[in-house]
Amino acid sequence: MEATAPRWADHVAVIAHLEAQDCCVSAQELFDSLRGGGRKVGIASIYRALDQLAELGLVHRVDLGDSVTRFEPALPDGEHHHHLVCDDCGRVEMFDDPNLEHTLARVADTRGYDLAQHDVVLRGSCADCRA
Amino acid sequence: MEATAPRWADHVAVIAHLEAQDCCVSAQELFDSLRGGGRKVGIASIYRALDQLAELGLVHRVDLGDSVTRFEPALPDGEHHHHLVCDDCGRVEMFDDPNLEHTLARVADTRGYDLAQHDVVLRGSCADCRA
DNA sequence: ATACGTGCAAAATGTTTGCGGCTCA
DNA sequence: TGAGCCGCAAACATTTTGCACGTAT
Repeated sequence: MEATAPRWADHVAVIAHLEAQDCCVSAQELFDSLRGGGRKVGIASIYRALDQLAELGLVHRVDLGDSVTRFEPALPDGEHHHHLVCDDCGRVEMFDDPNLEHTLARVADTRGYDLAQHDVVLRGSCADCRA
Repeated sequence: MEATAPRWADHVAVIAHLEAQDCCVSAQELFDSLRGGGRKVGIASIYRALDQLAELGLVHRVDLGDSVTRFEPALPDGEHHHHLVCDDCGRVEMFDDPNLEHTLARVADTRGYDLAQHDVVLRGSCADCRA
């Protein structure tokens, strides 16, 4: 086995880290985590790996509107969720609503669009911050 | 009357241009348009004006996921729409669905969120490009 | 030896900030 | 004269690209 660096080391490390996360992560966070883990990786490799993984459909790009692109692993069964962002504390929650999916699919269908992806981001104050 | 430059010249010009547009516009496009119109405006003023207008709730930030923030005038009656983006030709269409609004409101409510804003972006191939 | 993943550093892009100048009150 | 808008240019943050190096085939 490869005692040193195998060819796709970074890609594997990126995926592994991504899947260990419960939610979306930015390239910078990924970089810091991998570096912290003793791995000598460059930020460019993170972006390159993410780019390829996204193209392969293994990860999804998530844009929460704060000018930082985040990524999350794609679930094999095509299942996915959307995000609720608290403007006050910055917390990000996930949600999933079949009704929403259906509604969006209907809209796309009505317009004759072949839907490849859809992003939904809800922003406001979370239950805790409203207190 | 102000034969020369009044104090809020840029803000007014920005709003005027924004409202003349049928859909969202980027800061750069706004800049080009105003420059093309003979106005000697700086890109910074565009951003400053947009920032203030957004804070006042007169314009909405729209993020279509291409790392360019776009803006569109806020309709006084609180009405708003979302966007369909064609990955092939880049066309942006608008849509509006009461059912969608209702669904999103319900999701936020269930989670105890006080919703301030929500963004929905659908991406895929438009009817023309599917041909 | 060749192919290609990789790290580093520089470039590119979009946005923000600092500053001096000018307009208006 | 004082306050604040404005354009210019520099600063910034994030992401992309160029290039030399090293490992595996």
